[in-house]
Amino acid sequence: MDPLRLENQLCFPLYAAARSMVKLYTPFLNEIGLTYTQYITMMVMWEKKSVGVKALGESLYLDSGTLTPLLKKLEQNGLVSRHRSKEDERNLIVEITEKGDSLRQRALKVPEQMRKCVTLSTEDAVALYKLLNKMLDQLKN
Amino acid sequence: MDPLRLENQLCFPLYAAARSMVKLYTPFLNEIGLTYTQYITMMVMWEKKSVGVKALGESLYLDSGTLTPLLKKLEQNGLVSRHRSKEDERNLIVEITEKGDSLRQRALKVPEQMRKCVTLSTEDAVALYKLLNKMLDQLKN
DNA sequence: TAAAATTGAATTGTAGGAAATTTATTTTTT
DNA sequence: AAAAAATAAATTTCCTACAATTCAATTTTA
Repeated sequence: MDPLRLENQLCFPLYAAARSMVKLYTPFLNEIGLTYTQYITMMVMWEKKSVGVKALGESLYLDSGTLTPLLKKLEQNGLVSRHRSKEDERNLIVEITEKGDSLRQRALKVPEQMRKCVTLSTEDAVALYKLLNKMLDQLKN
Repeated sequence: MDPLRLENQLCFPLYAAARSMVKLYTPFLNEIGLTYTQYITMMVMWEKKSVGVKALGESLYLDSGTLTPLLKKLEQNGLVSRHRSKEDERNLIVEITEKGDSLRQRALKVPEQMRKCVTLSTEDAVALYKLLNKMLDQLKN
């Protein structure tokens, strides 16, 4: 059992599957003009409507180095607006726009199209979901 | 069951866990002067000793756009050498160097240190490994 | 209250990754 | 054999990610 063989790693299929998954999303997301990271950001926006960059980062496990340019791009595209909090000027508040909200309808097709591609059984999908979250819990510090 | 809620996605914990895993590797890999992608590349090199860029890309699910600069960096650091195949000048052959080979001993500490951080049970780890590979099989086209 | 510490976002620098195009080489077709 | 097609790596462009630093605003402390 060679500990440095690619086949003996848990990390490698995790890394490779994550990239393949994003790649599979890409053509569907292109149709609504989003990248994968923008898509999961919009998921939070569709739910919360208004959120600070810090809280957004905690939801997505991303920091301002990734989010700042991404949110500027979403703002350019008219999907969100950005402004400083009145109470504490350090906090930048991201708010969804009318246009961002209306994109949700078209985005509903994305998980639908993805389901057709990933044909894991429900049991497998649930098991995988639980194991990934268990692992994430251990790793996330 | 909102299909656009972050919590209802299988993709998100996959994406987040993969990034957290790489982040956890980083300090251990820093000690031997490798990034995560360089590390999995060296795993193939330690095993194969000599391999074409195309075959390397198929092993790692990476293309020349990612591998070319990465291999140049490994070459700069003296871990591999690169030269065109005599039989077919289109193929670039990557060969491990003495220095690259000797790095393997120090690299053995990495999976050892990682095991201490990821405390999934053996059953969970095996189940996760199998499910990820099953998913990867479906996605990899 | 003035100075020091903390906080939050932005910035900088480095390294992926992916898609699309380019360049060089080889193979296949006429 | 010359032209066309195919192949492999490199390059280009764009978008993440992360670490480390900077900058501004707010709290805490002396």
